[in-house]
Amino acid sequence: MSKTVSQTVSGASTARRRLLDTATRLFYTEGIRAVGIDRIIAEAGVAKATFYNHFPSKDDLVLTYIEELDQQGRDAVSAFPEQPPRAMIAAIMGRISDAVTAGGWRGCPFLNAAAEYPDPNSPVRRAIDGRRAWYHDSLRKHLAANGDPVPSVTASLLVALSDGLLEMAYLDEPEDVPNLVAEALERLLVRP
Amino acid sequence: MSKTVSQTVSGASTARRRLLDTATRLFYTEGIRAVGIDRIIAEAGVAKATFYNHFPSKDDLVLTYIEELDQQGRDAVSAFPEQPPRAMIAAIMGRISDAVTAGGWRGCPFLNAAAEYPDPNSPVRRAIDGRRAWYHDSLRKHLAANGDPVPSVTASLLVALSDGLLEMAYLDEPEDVPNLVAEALERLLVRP
DNA sequence: TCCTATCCAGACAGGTCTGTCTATTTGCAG
DNA sequence: CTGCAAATAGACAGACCTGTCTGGATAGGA
Repeated sequence: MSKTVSQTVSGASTARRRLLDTATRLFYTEGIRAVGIDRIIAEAGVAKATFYNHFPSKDDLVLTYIEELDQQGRDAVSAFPEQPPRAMIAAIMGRISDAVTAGGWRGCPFLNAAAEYPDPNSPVRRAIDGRRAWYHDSLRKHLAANGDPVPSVTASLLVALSDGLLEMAYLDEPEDVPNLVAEALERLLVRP
Repeated sequence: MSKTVSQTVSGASTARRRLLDTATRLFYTEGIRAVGIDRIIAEAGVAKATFYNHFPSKDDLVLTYIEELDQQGRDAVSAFPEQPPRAMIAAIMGRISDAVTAGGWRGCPFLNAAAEYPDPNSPVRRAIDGRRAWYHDSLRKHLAANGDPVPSVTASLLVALSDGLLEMAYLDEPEDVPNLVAEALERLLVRP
């Protein structure tokens, strides 16, 4: 018991961090199945044995990749200052515009991963399920506070629009997306 | 010149047809990279040499798979009887409800393929581009005829909603989708 | 009947994938 | 200084991948 807290406070094993950063970049930009372990350890500058010391398998690395992205999104939303419900919804949806105009956008990483993981019971798919439930629930609560008569339905429409706009930014014209986000809120939210 | 039209009228080479049907089923349900040629020819009951006689490479088969799905969608829409613009839009979007309630839905095959093809200049991605341009354009024309003041913007919203609802049917609750399609039209289309 | 195109079965080459293992080196805690 | 934990490089096994090739079977048109 009482595992020795011998980790350096800053960084918690840089090898693991570099592996995760490299995997995140490569999985996102090229696809999960398309990127092999050899490539990841080479670009991270880490030995193979070290990799398998930190992650039992590639699937475990993929799951960590998805879970970390999910957590970052939730943290970003948690960090929003309290505002009236409509402003909260606009802030949440505004993250879409920020993400797709930052450059290097290659679609929603969760939808991309789901396309490569057909088994709905796989850990990756379960993590994606959790992410989507959280997103829908966040919107639904703010919509209810905003006086929406059918907050769950409107939340579903906003979830679908979010996914669709993220894909549109990847496949069509990313520069149109911020305006479409604003337009969607204008049309789907109840008048204040 | 004058290539001998010796093909039997019915079926145009059943081996090719079986290969394409098997590939369509496997690519869609399991993913493109996840399915190898050996598996396709085994389940199609076709020899390997025969496969490479009909398709120069696997990527060629993938492209044919995408192009055929695209063509089928366009044909289905072309077959719609002429109706007032709003009914045309409802019919086009109604295909979403039909698709996702038929069973075995695993997401939009074009979005799934795009997730596995990061290169925007690849033939597969170009085919997907064409598909999306056609879909947006179809909606835009009917919206204009319906008196929408900004038909292109509304068309983009409907495209995004279509993509998002197709993913929602895969990842969340498919049974909610038909109602959401109707709700979206109710809220986004101009009053008649 | 014969010819030609198409089919089948399957071996093979050359590459890549994941995961294991050996053997050595580095660096910090006690 | 000693010892242990964690790092390194890289070989290796076993599976799978795409694409080529050989050799033989089948069938329809001239």
